[in-house]
Amino acid sequence: MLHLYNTLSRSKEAFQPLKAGMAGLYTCGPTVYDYAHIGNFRTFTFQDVLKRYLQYCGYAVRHVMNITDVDDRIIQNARERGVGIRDYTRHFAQAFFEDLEALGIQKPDQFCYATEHIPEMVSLIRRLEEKGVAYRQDDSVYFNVSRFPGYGKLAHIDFAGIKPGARVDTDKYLKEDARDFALWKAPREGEDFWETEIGPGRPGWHIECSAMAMKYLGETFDIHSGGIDLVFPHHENEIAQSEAATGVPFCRYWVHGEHLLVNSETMSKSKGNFYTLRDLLDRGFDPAAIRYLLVSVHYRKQINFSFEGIQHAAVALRRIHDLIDRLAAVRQGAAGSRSLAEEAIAKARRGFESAMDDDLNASEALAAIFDLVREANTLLDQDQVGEEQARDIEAFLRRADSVFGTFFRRSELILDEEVEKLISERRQARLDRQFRRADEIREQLVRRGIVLEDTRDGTRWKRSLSAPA
RNA sequence: GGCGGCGUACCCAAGUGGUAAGGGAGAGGUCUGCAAAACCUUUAUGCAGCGGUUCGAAUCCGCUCGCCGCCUCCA
Repeated sequence: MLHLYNTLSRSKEAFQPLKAGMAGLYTCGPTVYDYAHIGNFRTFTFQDVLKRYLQYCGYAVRHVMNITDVDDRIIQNARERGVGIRDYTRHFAQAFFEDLEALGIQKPDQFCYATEHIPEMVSLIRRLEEKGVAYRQDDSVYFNVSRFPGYGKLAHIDFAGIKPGARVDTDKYLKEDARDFALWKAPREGEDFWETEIGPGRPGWHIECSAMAMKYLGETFDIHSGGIDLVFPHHENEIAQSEAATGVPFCRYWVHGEHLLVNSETMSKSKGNFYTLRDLLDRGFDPAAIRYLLVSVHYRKQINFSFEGIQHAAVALRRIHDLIDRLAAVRQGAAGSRSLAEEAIAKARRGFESAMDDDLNASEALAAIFDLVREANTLLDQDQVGEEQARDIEAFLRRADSVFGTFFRRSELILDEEVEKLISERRQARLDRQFRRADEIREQLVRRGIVLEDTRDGTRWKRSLSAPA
């Protein structure tokens, strides 16, 4: 049974959905003010694995992801470039979708844009006003934190001990209490705004997630996920405004992913260690290897990102790819040992599932996969893998890969005519025992990124893992 | 300053009370025309350091050192 570490309780809990067999999942998506960076994708990739493992466990998952397409940075950047918010965000949203695709991240069932849910947010804010937990100041609306007793329960912050005014409040808006946060911001000079029943303005950051999560998943839903930095204040504020309005628990399991670091530092533009997925693909890195790297480390542990790390991931992945190729090469009708293969598969399945059940321990799950790789290779060496066994092993790997999404993602290498000619020329050279010529051709192909392997059943070729620049 | 996390071999990385997974790299071997791939053997009496609890500690407790995060609309 799946256990998840719940930030709310700071402990691993058995996952018990509200409705048997169903899982409602809300993940905080990007703010589309720029290209998302690889650290952002670490989080989105982990959420993808969470979702896929829920599906693996048989849950019908309803996954909702927001796209924040209005906030201060967007307004500012769009203004600087002299384009409308909509035109500005459309470009980055599109880029985000392309990056998701490249990393093999499944699309959510529902993308929701903040700007398309203004009425839902307005109605939620009105509910809060009616309950007397929101107040107006200079045409903006704020949430009154002092009226919500549980404030701090997610972040585990005890506000009783914090002196008011101790922190510098950089928000340009006026609030009664430093902890209070904007639900609705009054329009400022020259900014886009919405004309609504609560007056003109634009939504605060937190309100969109509350409004959209409740619209699509209900007032109480199963899992809410995001990067660890969102615990406070974003998610804490979501809880406050949602529960103050409804009186029922907002979300039952809060699952947060750790950050990705570069040279032990958090990624930032000013430090120059800021990589987008595009940067990495331009450098020639394989998106499947990038995904493998992101997935192979436990989600609650920081990853220290490096190019070398991607290379290591690519090599590890190749070991799995090589087995898949060997299995595919097993001759039709070949006989093997059913019991040995079944035993190896069953052991791997147990290892995989118990690791993933334990708060998505992907490293341990991969260890079970690699144990199977070794055992399957041994059986192949011993001619114990027949057609049926090869199919069974591959089927298990596919099943596991329905979670990892990387074993079977390979870019196809198409041989051109010249390369094919060289390979067949080398075959003849070897038959003629012209080994010098054969080695020459092999060298020539390596320079073109193709590696040859001579096996009992003929020569296999594959793409070489040359280090990208 | 408050709160939280991390530190495991040459590199990456599991393991949270029962005697150190897994992937690379290195060394030796089997197979091969030679390679590659694959397989076998091998590489941490040791888990940042020092104490403590325990029959037993990488795991629990205390202190120290180093790194990271949150406490500001940053995944």
